[in-house]
Amino acid sequence: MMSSGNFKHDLFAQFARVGKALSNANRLELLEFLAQGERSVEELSRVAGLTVANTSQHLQQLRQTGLVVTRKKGVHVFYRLAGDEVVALLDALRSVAENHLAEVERLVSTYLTVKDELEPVPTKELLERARRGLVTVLDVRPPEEYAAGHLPGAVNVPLAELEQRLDEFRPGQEIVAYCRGPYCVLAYDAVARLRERGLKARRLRDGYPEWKLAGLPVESGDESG
Amino acid sequence: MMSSGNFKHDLFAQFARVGKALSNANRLELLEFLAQGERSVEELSRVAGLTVANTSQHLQQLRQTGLVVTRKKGVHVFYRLAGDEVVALLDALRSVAENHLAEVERLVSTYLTVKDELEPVPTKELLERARRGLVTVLDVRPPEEYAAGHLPGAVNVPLAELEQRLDEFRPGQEIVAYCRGPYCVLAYDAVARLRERGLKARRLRDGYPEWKLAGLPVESGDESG
DNA sequence: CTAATATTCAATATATTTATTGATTATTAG
DNA sequence: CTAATAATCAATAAATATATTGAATATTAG
Repeated sequence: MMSSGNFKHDLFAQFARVGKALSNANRLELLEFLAQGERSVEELSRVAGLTVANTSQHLQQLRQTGLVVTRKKGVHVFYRLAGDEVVALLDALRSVAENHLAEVERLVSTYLTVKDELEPVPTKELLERARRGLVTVLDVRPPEEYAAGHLPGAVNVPLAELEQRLDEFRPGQEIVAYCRGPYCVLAYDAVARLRERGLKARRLRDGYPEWKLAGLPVESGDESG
Repeated sequence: MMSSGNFKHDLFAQFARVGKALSNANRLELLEFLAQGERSVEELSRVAGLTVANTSQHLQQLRQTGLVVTRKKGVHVFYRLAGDEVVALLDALRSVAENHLAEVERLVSTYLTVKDELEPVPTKELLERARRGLVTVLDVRPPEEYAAGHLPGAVNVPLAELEQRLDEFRPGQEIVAYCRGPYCVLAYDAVARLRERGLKARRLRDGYPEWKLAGLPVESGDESG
């Protein structure tokens, strides 16, 4: 008889290492940025608002748990997610939190007051309507994230530039905005502002990582046509 | 402009609470037992090998994070998983660990030496073959777990009784064994023993919780026909 | 009511996690 | 080579997590 008690406990201890990697808000935030594409330590520290040393330590923890991998180019070290399963894991985590933590609901209804009016667009519907030119797909993330990968035909207008570039949208055309994930504030904000200007705008329910995880087509590069 | 920095961080802090719940091997073990069906604190403490007080504290942590819910009946408090998303989350955690942690592979190849010979059965194939009586489905979990729910037509022979009850299996008939999850040792062990006796045995790739999560039919009660 | 049992609570010592600070290493530009 | 920059390392203090122990609470049986 093999000693299954040790095996079982050792195995669960390994799974717990992954759980531990997910147990810190800053690390989860880093993972969300990494889900948009690979990033250097310095970039990550800047967007996450952490010191470089602290960011580096968190990233190394993530690497030791297998959630991220690195690539060294010149003086930079680029981190990226180790695989699609990591995006799936983050989505599963979010799903449990939004279904069972009352605090999440409270936060959403406090900060995202426009939510209920928005009727987010189901992912599948969008592709066909975008192809037929019936809808403008709007990516409100920073240019680096857009360049690393975006929805086919999406136009990149970062939130900060939205007000100045309103003339790029045709008045009758419906706009569907998306960003980093289901709770990314940028898309909520963009939709609210566009509606204030009388434009027909909705929010994509998922973000770029979920779109890609679903196996739907993506583009990359500086600007699309 | 709403202060999205706070919202974002507060939201990720909530997600991190769920991650924290998954950061301890004992809690993960409790969750696996709970995935089989509801259990009292005392039962859980016994199977997990923890003191009752310690078990109670872990369970309360899980409850505060929304992963489990309770039902009070008489002097007992029964815990159960809060929903299917929790099983999905545990599977996503396992998937990341097995794909990216070398230590998991090492553990599996050290303890489950028979693994490579077993060629686990894909979940979908089984249902049809079991219906047509071409295969005996064997549940090697303890009777309480079997009673709380099992695969349609499955026969319950706990591992400890397997040797004495070998005559219940028809020599030509193929046997497919399953237990609590993909790494549950009971099924590996059962298959190895049955094969030693010249029986044609394989292992179901997933366990009962995954079967149920997939929306496949289940039965419950003491014994099946 | 009292006794027995299941569960939770509270206090504690130990170990681990976190962010900060400043030093160190590695790579490229000149 | 030296200077500049990116990333990591190492040491630290404060906060948090864990298992243990024994007490407290709640429910049922008699």
